[in-house]
Amino acid sequence: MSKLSVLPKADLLPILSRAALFRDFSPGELIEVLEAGQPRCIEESSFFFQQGDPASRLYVLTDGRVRLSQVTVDGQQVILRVIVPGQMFGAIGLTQPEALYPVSAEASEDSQALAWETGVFRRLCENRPGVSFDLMGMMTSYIQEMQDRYRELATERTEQRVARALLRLAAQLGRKVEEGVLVDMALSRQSLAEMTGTTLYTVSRLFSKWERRGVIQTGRERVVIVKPHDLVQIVEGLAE
Amino acid sequence: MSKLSVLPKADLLPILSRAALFRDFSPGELIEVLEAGQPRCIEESSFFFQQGDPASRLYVLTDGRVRLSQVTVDGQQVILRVIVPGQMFGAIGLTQPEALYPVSAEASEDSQALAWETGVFRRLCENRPGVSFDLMGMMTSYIQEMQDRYRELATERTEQRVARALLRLAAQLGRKVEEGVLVDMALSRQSLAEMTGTTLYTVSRLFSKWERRGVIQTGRERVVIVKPHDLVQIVEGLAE
DNA sequence: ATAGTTCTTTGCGCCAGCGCAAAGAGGAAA
DNA sequence: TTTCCTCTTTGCGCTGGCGCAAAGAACTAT
Repeated sequence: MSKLSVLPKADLLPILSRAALFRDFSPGELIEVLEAGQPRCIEESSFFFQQGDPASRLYVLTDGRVRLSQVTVDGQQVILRVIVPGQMFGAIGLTQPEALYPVSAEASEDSQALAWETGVFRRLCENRPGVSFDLMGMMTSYIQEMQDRYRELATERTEQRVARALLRLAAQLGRKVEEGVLVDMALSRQSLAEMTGTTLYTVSRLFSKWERRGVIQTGRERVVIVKPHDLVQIVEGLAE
Repeated sequence: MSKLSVLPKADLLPILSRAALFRDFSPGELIEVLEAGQPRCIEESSFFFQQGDPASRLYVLTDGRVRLSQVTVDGQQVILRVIVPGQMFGAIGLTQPEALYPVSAEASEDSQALAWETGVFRRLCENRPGVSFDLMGMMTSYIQEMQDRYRELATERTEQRVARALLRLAAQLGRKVEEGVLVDMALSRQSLAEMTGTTLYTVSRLFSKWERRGVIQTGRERVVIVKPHDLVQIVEGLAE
């Protein structure tokens, strides 16, 4: 199952150049950045870092899928974000060198990333005033997303939130297949529950209902959205 | 009731210098920043800006209290944040000049702020590389707070969340009084419900219970925390 | 194959919290 | 003082969603 073949650096370049963070880097500068980073390979269900580790590195995912999650004192998990190749994560140490990671970064399949020591990365950026601006822009967007999701969690019914989560995942990692749009990652009922503040039982019951109506098709850790428009209706509270 | 006396600029200086954002500005630079800003006075329950307005300015509150909130399509409010003097708000336009404010900024009492055109402010910062770093640091902290609150909303019971909200408010705007720590703002059951994703009825019932036990004392839009430690126990789920 | 593990489904009972309704209480304005 | 408005309290009934339990399904390893 493991595809532990390490990607050669040559293959990383196009991935980095697609990353929003590096969008106005020249090819030469990109290579410089690339050389300064350390490739990391992590197997499924292992961690790039865990909540409470010193935040000494920041990462850009180059292959796989990563879940950023927190655990509560009594052991419940909450998934805050899913990372796909090209996205940055673990950047907190950039501004707060003494900080600990407030989340864990778990590979939900075998994954690879480039890692930079925060100090090294900070120096790489210092010559490029645009980068901190881009970083601020990314943070701003994420703040907005978190605010939206906070509002949804505070005001919407479980069914709407789960439908919304599916649409968000489809937008981020949807892949067109025969029957509709596949959410292209291993996605258990449990995971989706941890993304939406509900339980695996409720997600399972919703899936059963939606599948009966032909809105989605599901399998073990697999969801295909057949009628996205129907999910939108559910989100808007038009379908009961 | 209105204290519409405008603060003279001389009084603004010490407030600005307390603002985290300007902490390493020299007095001369601070005056320059101050002169570039426009003072704004807003009466209770009016708005500095509303959700959907073009994000053309950013603000630092100099007097009063401001609630940052979103409204849902069906009219429910969610309060995301309370702003006290010295804090910045509405900074989204700084990185995304075309953006619209994603929240409304409502004065919960007569309030005053300094406002800068985003373009002007950006130019003020360009000479000072430290500022964008400080801004990033503030954003990072806020992201962490939102993540924590998201987790709490997703996993904790209503009673715990309301207790937590009180402790947060006390930390931000607590004032020592005879009986304990007063949450120093007009705080209705409704507002607290909008901060914690519950209803005014449930908050009222919790207040009644806690008051019976002597944990808090309440009045109309007024809360005094008598036994903070008991609230901490409730947060930790030790007291039912 | 076979056994073991993990994920999923669904019946059932339960209860935390919602929300209406109606009465009460506190301030502000005239 | 009286009126008006807003905020607060509490009884009551209801229900969305939780969570156990147990069976079934899908995948993995030997």
